[in-house]
Amino acid sequence: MAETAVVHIVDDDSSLRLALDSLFRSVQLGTRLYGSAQDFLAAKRPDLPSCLVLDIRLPGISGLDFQQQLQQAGVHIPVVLMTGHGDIPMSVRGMKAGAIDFLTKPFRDQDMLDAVGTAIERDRERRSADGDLARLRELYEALSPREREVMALVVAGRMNKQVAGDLNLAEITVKIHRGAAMRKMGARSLAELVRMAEALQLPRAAVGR
Amino acid sequence: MAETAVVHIVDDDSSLRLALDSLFRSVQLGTRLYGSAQDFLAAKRPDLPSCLVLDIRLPGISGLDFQQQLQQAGVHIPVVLMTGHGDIPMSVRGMKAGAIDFLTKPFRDQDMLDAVGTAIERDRERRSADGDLARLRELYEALSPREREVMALVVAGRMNKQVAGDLNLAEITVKIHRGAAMRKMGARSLAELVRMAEALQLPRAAVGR
DNA sequence: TGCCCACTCATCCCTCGGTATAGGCGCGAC
DNA sequence: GTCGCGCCTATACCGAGGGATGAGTGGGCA
Repeated sequence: MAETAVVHIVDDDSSLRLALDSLFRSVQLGTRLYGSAQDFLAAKRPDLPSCLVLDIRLPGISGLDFQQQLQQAGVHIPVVLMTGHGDIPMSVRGMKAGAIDFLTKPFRDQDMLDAVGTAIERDRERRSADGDLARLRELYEALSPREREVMALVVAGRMNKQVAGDLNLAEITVKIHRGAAMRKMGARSLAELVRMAEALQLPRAAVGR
Repeated sequence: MAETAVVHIVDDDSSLRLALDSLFRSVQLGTRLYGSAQDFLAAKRPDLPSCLVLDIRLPGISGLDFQQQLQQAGVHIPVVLMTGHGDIPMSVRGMKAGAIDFLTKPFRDQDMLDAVGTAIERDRERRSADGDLARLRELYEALSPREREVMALVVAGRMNKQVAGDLNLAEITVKIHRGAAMRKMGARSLAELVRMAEALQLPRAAVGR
């Protein structure tokens, strides 16, 4: 059976890596093992729902710092933290930074599986949402500047003639652009276009009110 | 100056309560002091942005359990946890349950002020958003059942005549209900109505597609 | 230079949205 | 019973949406 989800394990203790490897494989999860943060960054990661199981104490860099670096670098992967010698401030920092869980060694297998299960599920949802949004953004990019302007005003609730006034155009021209925007965005109704604009978080065109 | 925000302090140690009281007052924050979770629940809480500073160890009930009870009871107040004798699993549980921070005694005044500042700010935003939503819900409640049905289909992108077919009505009737819904909701355009429906999280009327 | 494309505008025509006016039915409150 | 209200429908009218066809301008690029 092909992998459907992958757990990335970053720990400098090879015996723990292998123990986790067999634990995850026993529940049909794919695995990748790394001895350091650098190895993880250098590796090519499969395009699948995945998560990162990260030891706090790593060669070279703290797992907590690494976690924050990933966020800033735009690598959105759910993180499960673990440590042998942690303290409360560490765990709080990790959780504030969005970790799914923070496990202290030794932990029960089931706790780790629960955390990883939650993490994978969250990544699955994020990937799905990101995919939808990316497709939408692609359509939006294909709009001409004028079409974008018209779309912004239309989804703000302006009538064609008002848009024409706002942009100093003839009403017919607005209709053309409006129709083009609808077609290019694949919106079959104004309602759909409004929802797309919401999803794209287009800056609300502040007209009138 | 009148209070603009309130910190609720729940701790069975009266000397710590007083210390926190003066700390918060020194930065113009209102305070309320309680020796137990029950006292907090029994008290009348002002209608202002606020947060809860909660000791983990309380008479009768754990602060963590209390935090979860509040959530389930629908009391949405940001919580800052603190403890003298905590461990990592406790802190993780608290953070998972949505605590703003988890401080270990003794903590630095500034850390507490930072946490409370974040908590108050979050509550301020939540209250504002809740208020808007409540006003919207009120308008929606005022709609007749038919108007709600029509609104659902309209914001799903259906044309009047399609809605008429869906509901077995004459098109003119749909127009009436549609107009009434717009008027009652205070929407000045279809776009606005769609956004209101989104904000209300109306179940997407699944027609056609 | 020639072509593509974004942008612009016009005229025609049809559909759709929205309001006003007016009427009928059923049900619960007073 | 009468009143109010939600609900349904009809006729008529007008303004807004939107497509088709046609056509002109200017900028970028091979």
